[in-house]
Amino acid sequence: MDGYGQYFKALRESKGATLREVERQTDVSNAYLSQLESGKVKQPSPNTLYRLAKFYQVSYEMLMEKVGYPVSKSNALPKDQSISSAAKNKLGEISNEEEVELLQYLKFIRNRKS
Amino acid sequence: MDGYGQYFKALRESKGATLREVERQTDVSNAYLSQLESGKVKQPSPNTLYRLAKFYQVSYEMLMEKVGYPVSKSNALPKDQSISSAAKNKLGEISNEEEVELLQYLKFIRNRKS
DNA sequence: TAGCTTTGCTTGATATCGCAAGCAATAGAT
DNA sequence: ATCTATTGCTTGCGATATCAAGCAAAGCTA
Repeated sequence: MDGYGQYFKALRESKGATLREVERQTDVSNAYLSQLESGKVKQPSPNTLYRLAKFYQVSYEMLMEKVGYPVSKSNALPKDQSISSAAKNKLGEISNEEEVELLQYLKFIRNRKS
Repeated sequence: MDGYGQYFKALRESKGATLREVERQTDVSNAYLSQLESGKVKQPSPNTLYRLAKFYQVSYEMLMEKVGYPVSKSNALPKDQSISSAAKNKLGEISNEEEVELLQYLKFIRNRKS
C-alpha cells in the first residue's frame, strides 16, 4: 500500500534517532514524521524532503524521485542507480560480517518471491 | 506580492496561447492557470511545474527555483564512498523493496547483540 | 509504589492545491 | 440585433500537507 514510509523509518532507525530528535534537527513535526513513516502521507513537499535529505545525508533528488515527483535529468537514469547510492550511503560502513549476512539475506529475499 | 505570476503570464502570451489552450496541452485547468498567473498560488506542485515546463519549453529546475523550492545545484553527496567495491557491485542492482528490507535487516543485526 | 520523562501515535484544526462549474465580457457570424 | 463560441476569471469544494496538543505505554528514578 505504501512504499517509502518504510524507507524513511529505516533511515531514521539506522541512525538511531527518535521522532523528536529528527523534529529538532529538521523542523518537521514528530506528528508528521510519524504519519510519513506509516504511509499516511502521499507526497511530502520538496521543502520537507530537502530537510530530511540533509539530516539523513541522502540525495535530495533521490527522495524527490522516490515519492514520485518528476526529476528531469534522472528520467534517463535507471532507478536502481539512485537506490544504489542510497544503499551506499546507508550501507557504506558495514563490516565484512554484516556484508555477508546482508548478501545472504538478499538471497533469501529473492528466493522467497519465486 | 505576486512574483512569478507575471512570469507565467508572459510565458503564455509570448506563445500566443489562451488559458484553455494551455489546459488542453498540459492538463492543468484554466481556472488554476488563471490563479497561477494572478499570483493567487503560493507553490504549485512539481508535477504541475513539470507539465508547464514542457509546454513552455523552459527548464523544469528553473521553474522549481522560481517558485521557491530547494534545488540542489551542487550535489551534497560525494560520489565515491568508502564502501567495499565488492559489496557495491553486488548490491548495485537491488530494487526499492529490497533496499528497505536490507536496511531493516541491518538494524536487526546490529541490535541482536544488545 | 509513585512520580517524571521519553517515545510513538492519533486527532482536530488550518492552509493550500487543483478542479468543475459557472459567470460576464468580448468577438464573429448570420 | 440575435445567437454562439471564446476568453479570462471567480467561487465552492474535495483532497492533501503540516502542525499543536494531547494520550497511552514504557522507561527511569527516588
